[in-house]
Amino acid sequence: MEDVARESGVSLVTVSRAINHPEQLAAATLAAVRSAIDRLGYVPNLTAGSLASSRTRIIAAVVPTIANSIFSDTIDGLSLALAQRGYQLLLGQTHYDAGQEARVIGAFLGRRVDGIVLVRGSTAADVQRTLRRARVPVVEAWELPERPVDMAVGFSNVAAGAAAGRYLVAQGYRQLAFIGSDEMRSGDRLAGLRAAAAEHGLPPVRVGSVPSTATMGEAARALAALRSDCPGLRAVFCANDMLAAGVLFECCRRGVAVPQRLAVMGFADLPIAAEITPALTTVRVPSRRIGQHAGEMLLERVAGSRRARRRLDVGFAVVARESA
Amino acid sequence: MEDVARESGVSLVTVSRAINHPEQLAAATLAAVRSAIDRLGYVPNLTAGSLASSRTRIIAAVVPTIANSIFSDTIDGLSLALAQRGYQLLLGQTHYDAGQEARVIGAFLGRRVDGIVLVRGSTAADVQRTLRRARVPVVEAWELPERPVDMAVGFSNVAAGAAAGRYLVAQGYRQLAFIGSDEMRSGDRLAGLRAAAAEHGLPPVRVGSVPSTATMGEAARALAALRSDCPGLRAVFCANDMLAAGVLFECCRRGVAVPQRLAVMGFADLPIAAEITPALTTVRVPSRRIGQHAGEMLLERVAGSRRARRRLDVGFAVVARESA
DNA sequence: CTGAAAGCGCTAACAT
DNA sequence: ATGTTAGCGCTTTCAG
Repeated sequence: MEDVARESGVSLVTVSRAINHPEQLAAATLAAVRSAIDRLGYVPNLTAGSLASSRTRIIAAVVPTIANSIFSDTIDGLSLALAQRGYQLLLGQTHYDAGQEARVIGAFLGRRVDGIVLVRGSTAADVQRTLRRARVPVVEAWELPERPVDMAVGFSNVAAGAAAGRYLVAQGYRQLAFIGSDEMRSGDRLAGLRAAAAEHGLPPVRVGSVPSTATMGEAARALAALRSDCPGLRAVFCANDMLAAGVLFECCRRGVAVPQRLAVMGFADLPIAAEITPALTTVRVPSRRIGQHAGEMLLERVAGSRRARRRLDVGFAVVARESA
Repeated sequence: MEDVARESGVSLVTVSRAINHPEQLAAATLAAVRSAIDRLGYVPNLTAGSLASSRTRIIAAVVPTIANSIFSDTIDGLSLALAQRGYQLLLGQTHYDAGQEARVIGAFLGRRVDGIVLVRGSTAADVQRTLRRARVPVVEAWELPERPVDMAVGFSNVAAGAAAGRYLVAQGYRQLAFIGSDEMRSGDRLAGLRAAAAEHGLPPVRVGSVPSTATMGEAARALAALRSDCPGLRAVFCANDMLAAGVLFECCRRGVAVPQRLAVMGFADLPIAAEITPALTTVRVPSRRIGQHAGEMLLERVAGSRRARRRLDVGFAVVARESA
């Protein structure tokens, strides 16, 4: 930076301003500094800038796993919103492990990130306390806690599960089942499904429990177990479209007609839902928009707006296709 | 940090050492400092540390898009390798745009990341020059350029395409087609396929060109066009499994028997390949291992090893299933 | 094994 | 519109 200052005959601050507050400089000065920067190939050190300004221009995102396409659109939307404003994205995975989550968040706090997006985070009390004490802007995404750590953007997983349940009931199915993990938000969707079943006097919902990390293969096995356990099974709601696709593939292999013999419903409305045969009835969630909103809420807060919206409900919608 | 030093009756340096070089301290001193750290809830500022040590403990990854499951396992493997050694992952997307790629890389250099992973990066000359001048460790992943910027871990896309072609030829198909983008690595696979066709005196490979960002829907449309254009079409090789799945779904909708009427082959061996019906014949690529190796190579280099391996060929394998 | 001094490269107040 | 003066919070020599 000193080289640039010397080369363009100004002081250090002026170079700094040319980079961060160009509007404060006379046009001629700005041009001179910029040309010196180009000539010397100067690349400002953002680390030093961060230390001096105590703003890192980094937002961190914590996701269960990136290998799951469910969240990738959210990350994509977030990354887009950040890139537009010169922010960068630090990514951490928890692999659905609370200890790992705490460790990742600790590292992010040490890095003094300007904000954190928690996608489907745990509600571990100590993590919440850590975050509050750090006074770092946080948005919880893909859910809407009663009392968020800071901000939240998402939808009610219970309501989404209930909506799926009501749709299945309306189609005339009585013996319902659920395939998914029974913890966290997936568990909330199960709770909603159960509520809908109870509401209409249906028999108890059968549960094919799979790990949070489960993919198509596990779903197929869970379905097989469920069917031999409960021959009267008429409809199954899966915690996400990948599990549902696994179920559909299993039905195809076994010659089970969908939806005539068994109705299948998914969650998220991933691209595959519309393409698979039979096309998958599912619950659409604005995944990318969740990420964008999360980014914008965070940046607004960083910019100093105190009275930012704290809870944003982006809703969901049942998408009726062929499978149920 | 000063508070911790006072609280434990040592100097600043000693606190710093307790954090970064605990082995250099007497056990008693270390314990005292650690207990003070806990009591005060001290979180070291990594930004300041980075500035002082000129090591950020951040590795950056540049991917075309995270929304494509093809690369997510690589990111996952990379993130794992990094987390184990206390490194963090900064993620940038190019959306297959060279300007965006240059901008992202520029931002990473400004951040003084300790290393950069380029997943399927462009070979834009100016980007290469920028990276070389920055003297930052770089690994190009998912390909094996003749003359890498620095290091590379991947496989030969041309060879992989040729292997797919030879497999199809061996199954007796003569009129081959390709669905994918014709730029970058996908184009290399097409080149390999063409070479294999030429080798055996087959008619020219038909190409259903789709954008790099294409997904199942576009692949379905490309197939429809290809089939009406060339009724004798017997086999189609898709640049990735998602495109292949789109083709399979289209065949299912149109009642085209696979592989009897049309053989379909994919690339990557994503989870869906084994589950879909008919099971997808594809080319397996060790996606997660590519990420892990990339991380390890980078960290080794950061640790000072000069004579690190520069090119690592992880290979690929044709996986014969039902679709071809 | 521990400490004192000297920055890392930049930005934020104040000046002018 | 530009410059001066102080740091930001840590790590790195170099001494003991």
